[in-house]
Amino acid sequence: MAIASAALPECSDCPIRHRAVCARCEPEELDALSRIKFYKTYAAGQTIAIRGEPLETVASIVKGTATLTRSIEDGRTQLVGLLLPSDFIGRPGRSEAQYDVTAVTELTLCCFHRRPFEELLEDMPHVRERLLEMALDELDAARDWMLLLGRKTARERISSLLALIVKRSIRPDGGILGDKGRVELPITRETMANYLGLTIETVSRQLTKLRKDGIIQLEGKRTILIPDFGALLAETGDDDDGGMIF
Amino acid sequence: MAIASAALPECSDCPIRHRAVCARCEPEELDALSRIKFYKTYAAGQTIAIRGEPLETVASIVKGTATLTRSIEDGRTQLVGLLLPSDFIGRPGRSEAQYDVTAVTELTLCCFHRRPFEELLEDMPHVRERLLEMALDELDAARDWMLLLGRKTARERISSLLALIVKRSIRPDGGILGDKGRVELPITRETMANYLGLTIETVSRQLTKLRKDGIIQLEGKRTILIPDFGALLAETGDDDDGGMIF
DNA sequence: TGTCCGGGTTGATCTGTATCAATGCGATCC
DNA sequence: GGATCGCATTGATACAGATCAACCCGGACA
Repeated sequence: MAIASAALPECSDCPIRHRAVCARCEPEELDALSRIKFYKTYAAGQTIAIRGEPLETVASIVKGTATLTRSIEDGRTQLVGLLLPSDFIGRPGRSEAQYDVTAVTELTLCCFHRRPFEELLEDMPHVRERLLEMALDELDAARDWMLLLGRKTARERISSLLALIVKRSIRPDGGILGDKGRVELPITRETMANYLGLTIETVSRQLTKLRKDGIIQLEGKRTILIPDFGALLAETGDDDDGGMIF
Repeated sequence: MAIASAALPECSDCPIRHRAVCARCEPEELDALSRIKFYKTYAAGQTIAIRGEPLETVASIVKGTATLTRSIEDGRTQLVGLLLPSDFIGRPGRSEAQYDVTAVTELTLCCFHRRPFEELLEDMPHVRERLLEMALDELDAARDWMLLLGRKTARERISSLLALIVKRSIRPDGGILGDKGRVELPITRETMANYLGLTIETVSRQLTKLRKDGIIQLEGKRTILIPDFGALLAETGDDDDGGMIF
């Protein structure tokens, strides 16, 4: 979650730039992977996996945004991960989904059946190494989010999310933050609320307040302008800038 | 966090049963590990690492309890991990601590200098495999905790923590839950509060309420009796029992 | 035996966020 | 153009949990 997408070698004839799978592969390894991979696309809102149900594939996200959620039967829902291009879905060695996975935009996945993928992994220690690095990065991100959920105010949460989105340069086209600090939100207010442990009303109110305070400008519902990124960071409640250089 | 400690081969002459490091090692590998390991003990309350400062060792917990925390300068603190015997501290490939690590009881660590440990790892793929499994287990646990922090009520949080402690059989002596459902809390109310994203007053009040409702009995401050574990689980807000068999 | 001290409990009150309810607003479809 | 629908905003009110404050209790120590 907390990793910037850098330019990576492509997976053979594949448009995907898997951080996990291809970053350090030799050409013959990429070919072997290509032989067992297949693509799958989902429409916005479509369910990809349900907690507890068998999931015999792993996948990298090629294009679009998906969410990982945990929820309680009474309807309470918590988003536990936001999946963006080059993120990895699925856990080697486990055949059941641990989370509900849902496409929030149109989504393209590069999939592998679990078994053959695991067999290939046997001879590709660097892929397992990458998977470990990614899991540890995800763990750090999850723990940062625990601080947010446990201790931050609504205003700090919203600011943190906006800052995160800017840092990850989340845009439907996969582009980098423009010079004017314009950000396209890839998610609805409801998704934001579920990520932040708030209600949609609180999200809406806090966005309005940040606008009135001049921290952000709203351009339509889904576009946010950030005139002064430092001012936004000052609202996040974090001590530092999280290692960003701006 | 979410792993039961099973009997494991010991690390040569070492009393520790590292899940991560020793579980699948050959005798000669254990010897190699033994040659570079060293023990360190800490008093309750002592600081083991501080976020952002260099940490040139990794370690397994042999005995005692430690916490991982993230905090904000203004004093707000969130516990992001509870470390118990056989848990692993430190991340291969990273030389700075990401969290504050503190001993909450008297603590014994089995340490390795990072460099030589990483070099040994080169030839022990099964250790890296174990580290990946553990990281993914931790990630699942962290995400479960996100649901708790984002969406559960105070009563549900307390119940969840008690249930977790029972499941992990957390006791100073490392023993297993007794037949009468007696649990020793290894942590203070303040630590509980920081884990649950609550205040100590709320923790105290909810414990009192659970006692009045007959879900638990308090025996002194640190011992809790659970007459009916199912009744406690019903208070956690979780749909299922998390795969426990009782 | 009294004092101190750290941790825990309990009470009164405050407040940030949830909840309930109404309204706005743009897109789509007839 | 009007009806409809999904999403977002805004307002009024309720309430869970925080905050502030007092008190309790057991152990250490003089």
